[in-house]
Amino acid sequence: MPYTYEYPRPSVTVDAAVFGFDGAELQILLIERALEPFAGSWAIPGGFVDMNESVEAAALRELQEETGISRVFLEQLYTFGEVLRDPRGRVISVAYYALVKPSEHPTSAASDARQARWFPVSALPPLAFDHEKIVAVALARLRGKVRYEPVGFELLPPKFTLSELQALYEAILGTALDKRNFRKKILGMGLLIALSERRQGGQHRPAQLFRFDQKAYKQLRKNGFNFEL
Amino acid sequence: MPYTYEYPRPSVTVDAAVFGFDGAELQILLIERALEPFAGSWAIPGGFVDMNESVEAAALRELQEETGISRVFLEQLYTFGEVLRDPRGRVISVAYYALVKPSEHPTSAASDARQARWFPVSALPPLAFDHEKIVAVALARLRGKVRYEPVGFELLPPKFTLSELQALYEAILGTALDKRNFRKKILGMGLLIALSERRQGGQHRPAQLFRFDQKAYKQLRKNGFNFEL
DNA sequence: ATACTTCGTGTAAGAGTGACACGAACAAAT
DNA sequence: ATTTGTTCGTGTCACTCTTACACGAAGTAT
Repeated sequence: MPYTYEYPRPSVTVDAAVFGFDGAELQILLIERALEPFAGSWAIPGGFVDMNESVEAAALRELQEETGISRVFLEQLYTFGEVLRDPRGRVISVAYYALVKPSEHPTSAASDARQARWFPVSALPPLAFDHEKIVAVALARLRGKVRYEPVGFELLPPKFTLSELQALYEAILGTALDKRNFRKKILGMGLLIALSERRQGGQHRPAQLFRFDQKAYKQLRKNGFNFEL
Repeated sequence: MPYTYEYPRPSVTVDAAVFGFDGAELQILLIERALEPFAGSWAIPGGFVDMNESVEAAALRELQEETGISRVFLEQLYTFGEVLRDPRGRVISVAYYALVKPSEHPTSAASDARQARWFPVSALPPLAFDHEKIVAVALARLRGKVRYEPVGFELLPPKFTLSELQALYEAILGTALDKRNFRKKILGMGLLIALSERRQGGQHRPAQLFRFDQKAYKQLRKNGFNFEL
């Protein structure tokens, strides 16, 4: 047996890059670390995996503990396994990325986080550990994902206008999109249900509200439908 | 500190789904386990991660030890972190998939493998642990990857004909492709260099040999070129 | 020579993409 | 009530890309 309980073994953590959208810019949720190493530094939320929980469950638990977020879209990103990535010793990190709706914004910061705050991805502070690398990978993944799967809805409230949706896509992709073509393509997918309401309180002409059609999505996905941009 | 060396911690293994191509069918390399648990069962190669090696290095080392394979395309796939996936205890597995050229076929089986053998993906034996799930994820990933990045060349010898390349794509995707359209698209990418040789030894008209243009690939990839199917 | 098999090639119809501008609806101010 | 300012919502056309489709040429084996 080449490997037994006597030998020192790598520890396993989870870390999550949490994305949000404020209507104009793509944001990432950071915590200010309360403990060493990197106490006082900003970092993405995360922590050690317990023995009796799956890795994904650990990611959800840490999110809850450190930021108060509970219901999110969460997907595994990549596992960072370099030997020297953590000064505490040999720590392998399974990274996730999460998309949260505005209504699920963090309400509390606790556990080993002093505070939790949103930062626009275009203006992040220096990050602890190799979290800058993790964030870069997460951003690349989100950009790739959004162009062939309708994940954007996870970042919007349940009811939204097409202009809001387009602004989100533009924020993620970093490019301007043509309004008419965008509407044509998105509506053509059959994933949106027009509500009988309009956006209230704007200074100008109110826009039609839509909601995402979860059922149609599952149906179409089963049939191998192509959701490309 | 919520987590210290006193506490029991999950162990970390690597596992690799190794793909090959015999000219007709997509294959996967399996080993027959010599040790418990699952002694005598077929499994994908893998083993524990040592303290002083990165996770990717561990995957390469285990491949070398158990199958003799040394130079491969290797990419991280997914990390399997369910609590009960291994009867030895809490073991988290970072799974990789690898593509090997026919010239790099395994020459030896050693370490804790009795033997290593290729199986067509359409006729796999029952596998140890949750390796059937890992293989399924790897297959899905390979199918997805092959349609927007030219990874197929990693499964062919350095010199190959367009018919061989097409046969490979058909084997991976499980669908028939139109010969003329396939050639048009592949040649149009500018990734192939026509050699001045032809395939020898066939029973019929010899075909033009090509090789993959690594340099052009890197150049085009830098410019965001689209390698779709 | 003949039979057999693989190699290598072009075109045309249809679908999809991308560029582009303006009248309508509503709020606020006068 | 009218005017001003801003967002909403819509169609067409050119072009590119995709897809379907067949046959003569080049070899090998007998």
